[in-house]
Amino acid sequence: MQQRGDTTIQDIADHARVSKSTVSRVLNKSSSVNEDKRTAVLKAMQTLGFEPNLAARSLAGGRSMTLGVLTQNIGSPFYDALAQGVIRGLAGTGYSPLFVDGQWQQSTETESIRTLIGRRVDGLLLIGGDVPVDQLNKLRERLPTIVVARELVGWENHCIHVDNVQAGYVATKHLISHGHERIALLRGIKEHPDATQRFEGYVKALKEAGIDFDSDLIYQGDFSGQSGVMAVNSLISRGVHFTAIFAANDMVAFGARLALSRHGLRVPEDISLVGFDDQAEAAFATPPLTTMKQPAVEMGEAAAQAMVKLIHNEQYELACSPVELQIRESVARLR
Amino acid sequence: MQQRGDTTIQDIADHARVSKSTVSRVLNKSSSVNEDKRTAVLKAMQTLGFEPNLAARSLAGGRSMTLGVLTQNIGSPFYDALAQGVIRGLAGTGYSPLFVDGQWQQSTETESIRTLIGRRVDGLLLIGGDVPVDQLNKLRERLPTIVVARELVGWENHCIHVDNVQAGYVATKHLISHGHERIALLRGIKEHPDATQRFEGYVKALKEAGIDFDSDLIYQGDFSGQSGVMAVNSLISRGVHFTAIFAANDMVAFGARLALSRHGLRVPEDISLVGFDDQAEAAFATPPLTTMKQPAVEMGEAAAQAMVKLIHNEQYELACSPVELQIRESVARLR
DNA sequence: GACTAACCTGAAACCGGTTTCATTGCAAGT
DNA sequence: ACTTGCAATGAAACCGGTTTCAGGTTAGTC
Repeated sequence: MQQRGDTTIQDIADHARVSKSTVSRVLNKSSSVNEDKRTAVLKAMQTLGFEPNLAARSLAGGRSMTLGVLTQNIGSPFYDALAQGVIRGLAGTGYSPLFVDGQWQQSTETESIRTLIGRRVDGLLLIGGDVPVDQLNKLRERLPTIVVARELVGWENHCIHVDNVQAGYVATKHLISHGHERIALLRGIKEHPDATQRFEGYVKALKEAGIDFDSDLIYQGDFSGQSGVMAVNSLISRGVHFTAIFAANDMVAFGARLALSRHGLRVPEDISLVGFDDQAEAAFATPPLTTMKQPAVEMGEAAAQAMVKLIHNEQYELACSPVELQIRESVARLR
Repeated sequence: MQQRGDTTIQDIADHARVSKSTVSRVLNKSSSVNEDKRTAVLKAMQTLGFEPNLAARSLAGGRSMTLGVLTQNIGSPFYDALAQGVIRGLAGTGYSPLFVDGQWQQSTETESIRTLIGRRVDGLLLIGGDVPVDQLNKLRERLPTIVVARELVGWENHCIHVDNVQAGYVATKHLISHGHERIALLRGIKEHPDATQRFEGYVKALKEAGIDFDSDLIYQGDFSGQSGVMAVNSLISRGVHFTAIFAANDMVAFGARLALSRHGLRVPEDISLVGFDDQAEAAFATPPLTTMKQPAVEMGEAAAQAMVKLIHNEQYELACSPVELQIRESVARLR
């Protein structure tokens, strides 16, 4: 706002009767400047309303003060929350995030990353995604890179993610502890590692409790509400007996819940239900949904802050955050 | 990806045995180039893996190929959808969106806009927000600006928004047509123009139907689920008689629906319910929520595309999109 | 008083593109 | 044959900063 944006460093220099170099030094505190000149420069910037041209800065200095963020519009509010966290984590650091969309397609992702590189971003924050690890390894040699919500071997301290196996285990165990043995699992997208890992946790909990695994209880769907209703319809029409459902995420749980009610089944009296994500709507569902709470905003924030430190070659820790069971009212003891 | 990112236009020029100028011409199709040289350049770019440096381009050409987008993290999925639309609308245009967060606070918004200007964005897309109109008018002289989801006098064809009065009117009328006369209105944030306008529509529909306005039926809240439960609790504890609810948005409707069920009231048998936004979860609520569908993604997309044309000084139309009543199962005829 | 080190400072090169300007070659017009 | 006009192209200036380099001061040391 204010002033016209075309005040340059040279204008400031003229006004303060110093050279461009000195203005630049004041601007970056890169080397010491006499007090009187410094104040003169500062005053000139004040009166002229100076806003440094980032393009010029980027070109000359080699850094763009921009972080590339690759997100996935998978529709799950989880990714939106991560992005929010990134924005929040970057606030006040001088860096701005540049979001591009990968759409969970390798080709799009690769293309999007190219765009970011063309814009000479100072760092790359990859949220989820499908880019093969060897490509990422190459990328990483070129640019500080942090991967969020995806587990990568050899990327210790460069990726932040939750323990989905553990989460699947905890959720399943919660149902088991309420007496359920016939637990339907509504899986997310087939190739999606999150889905696979939660499935592993489910199997592990079952095994530990001495419950036989029954593939009839597994529904292979995606992460949409529609998938939830289709799953329940399928289960019921196939005559599969089940007393509880562990859904791929909250959205799937909502869909399942609707389909159940269409079939005259109540939650939790007839069927218990556990979701995943703890998105905002979960607390206001009828009944409020018991779900696995992912600290999405926090993860995004942590990743962003770590990135800034990584760029500055400072020490940082990137801990895997725990997924917590958020107990509400959609799970009941089996009678 | 591929190659190191340090291939410059000069490298290409050397490789193709032409001058920088020619390469630039091929790059921008800015003037005709002999066919053989053009192919030579193209081949050189191919083999060397060239990605133009945007900072340099921006500095020299005066345009950054970046659009500043000011969003509001009001939490409503409506804003997320708008942002998604912007991303989609910009795909393939060469422009990238730079998102900053205004948090619905004037000071933050002003600051964020400064950041965008420092980055020399080619255009400004303001989504909602509180920036005073005279400040916007100044801004507009400097930079192509389009305002989304906010109505501004004198900004015809530079702002895209829905007719909230009409929307409030339609929603209310839908309830009235089902025999309801005691319709509770769960208002959004007090100063928020959307809330005020929908309120107007509500009043208008009431008046037209000859129903007396009763201020007891108005609950002043915000746009959160919690606000919905508090509203219903307040209504009931105050002993207010009502047979239907028009909620500020879907989230509020979810909260209201939960509170109703806590009080043993069924939807729609006892109380009818209408939301606003038609967010993804609405279709899978129990019962599926009748709501006013805002074409958020489409609006974002339209705004983005219009902005690109505006920058290129091309003709464009920026129509106010209609809000449509999405009839599902949360409204019943009053018996 | 001479010598050196530390500190300031301006001039100039540079970052990687775009754009203006001048030059050349060649076909068309008279 | 002699302009005239246009297409193609390279040289060079420029965009607005950062950074190197080379003085010029000033202070400290013997």
